[in-house]
Amino acid sequence: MEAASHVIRLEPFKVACSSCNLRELCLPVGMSVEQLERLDAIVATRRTVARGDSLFHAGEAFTALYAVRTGFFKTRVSSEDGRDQVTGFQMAGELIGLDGIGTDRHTCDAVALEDSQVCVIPYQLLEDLSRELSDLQRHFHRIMSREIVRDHGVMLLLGSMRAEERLAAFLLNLTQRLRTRGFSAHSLILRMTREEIGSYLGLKLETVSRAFSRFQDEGILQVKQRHIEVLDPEALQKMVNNTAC
Amino acid sequence: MEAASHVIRLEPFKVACSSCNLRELCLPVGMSVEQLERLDAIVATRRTVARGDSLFHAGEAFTALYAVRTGFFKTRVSSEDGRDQVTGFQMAGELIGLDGIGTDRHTCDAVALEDSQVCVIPYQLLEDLSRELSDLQRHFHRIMSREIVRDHGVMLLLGSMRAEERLAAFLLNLTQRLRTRGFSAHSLILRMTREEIGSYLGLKLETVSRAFSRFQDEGILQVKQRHIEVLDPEALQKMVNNTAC
DNA sequence: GCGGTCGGTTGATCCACCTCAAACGCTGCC
DNA sequence: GGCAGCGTTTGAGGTGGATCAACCGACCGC
Repeated sequence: MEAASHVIRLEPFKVACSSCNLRELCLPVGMSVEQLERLDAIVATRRTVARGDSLFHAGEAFTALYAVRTGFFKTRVSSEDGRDQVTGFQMAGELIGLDGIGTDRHTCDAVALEDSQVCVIPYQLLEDLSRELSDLQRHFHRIMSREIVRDHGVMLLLGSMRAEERLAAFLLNLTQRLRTRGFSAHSLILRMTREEIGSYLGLKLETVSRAFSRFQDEGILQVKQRHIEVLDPEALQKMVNNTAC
Repeated sequence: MEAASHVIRLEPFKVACSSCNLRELCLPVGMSVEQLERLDAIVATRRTVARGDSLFHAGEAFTALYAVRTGFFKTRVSSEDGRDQVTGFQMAGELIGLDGIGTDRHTCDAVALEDSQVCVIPYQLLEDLSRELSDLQRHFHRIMSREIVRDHGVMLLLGSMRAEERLAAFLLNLTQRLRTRGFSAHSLILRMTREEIGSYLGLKLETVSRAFSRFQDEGILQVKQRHIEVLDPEALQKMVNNTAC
């Protein structure tokens, strides 16, 4: 913010929420400088996850939450008989691993969709600290609650929308989150395959592909493989709100 | 427990988690006697909700969580255009209202499906107390996490199961929860309509009805309106696991 | 006891999405 | 540069569940 143009920062790799540019999106939201320093003390390590690798698997012991620093993840649950369902896509500033708190074991897989880096937040230390810092406690509860609300939104989508409405809602959600992070709201690169989108939306990959093609035919999108230009975001919004036709 | 047969309890309406027979299912799980007394102090009131009435509506200010003491609820989210989706059914010992923490407003409606009573847990007091009692803090986090995991399970169901599999999973979940509460695992009375089941499962009421009829024809269930006898629970389990046929 | 209302069942038809299949176009490796 | 493999697109045909409609049965108030 107040940095003059050519200042050289000497502590570029220090793990510190207090100096992280994601702090307004991530766990530290609303915390004071002193509180941030306390948080810095427990978020001591980072972990790099290569594209295609897992951050954790279902069944593994739960010890920490992870905040995405760079990159992109999907989370996925599986049933005994091999059905699986993508339950979410996580980008910078979002927390992964909340599912593990309930049973001390992870219940889903978290897979990096591109080379990524996460901050490791040892859960026991977070609980301890949030007993001392009510702002942290409050914000952590908000994050969990919002995850529940988000899941309810997905249930609404899966339970009552048709294919194109689902894809429209998905694209609007993605662009909205990218905008929050300072990216363009109309130009995006999908990090996931059509099959992964389909799994998330309860559709087959062919249906997703057809919906993309149709949006392109209608002039709503420009689709070039994973490069998407949103030409008419209001048309997408109308589909979701059912105010079209 | 230690009550002789004809002991008359003089404090029958005292609101006290410490003497509630749901305490092993509800918020107090795993708390000591002293801790329970602290909890009693904040859970001071009960509220009665008549069948068909709402405990809260989406948009209302969030001030408290509610623990179901007796009765049965559904929660429901709605989109702007009137679509709605039942997001869950709650029975004795289960917590309602976690959705409100994220934004200080409820995001769903909670409707009593029969005359019900809930314990009111003022949220600010719960946060305060859980900073002092780490067992309470931990258990509260577990409850939220399990809600997330449950939602992921519903997403799997909505995203990848066919109609009869969904109904089978739903019935197994219900009987499982009833069994935990000491009820029969094979005889149950549905508190919700076919339409509400359908909304939860992403199906139309006719499809739900047909699935019930089919289960009856196959000898898996005995269906008499809302009275259900589960004759072959393993058949239901097989459907969910896809190990049938 | 009777009529009205609401919830549930069942049948006939339709259509959105799935399935199967073929071809295309990136990307990366030899 | 060419080939292999994966992801994507597109087409043709099938189907599970939605839709529309009729009827039934339980419950409730009069």
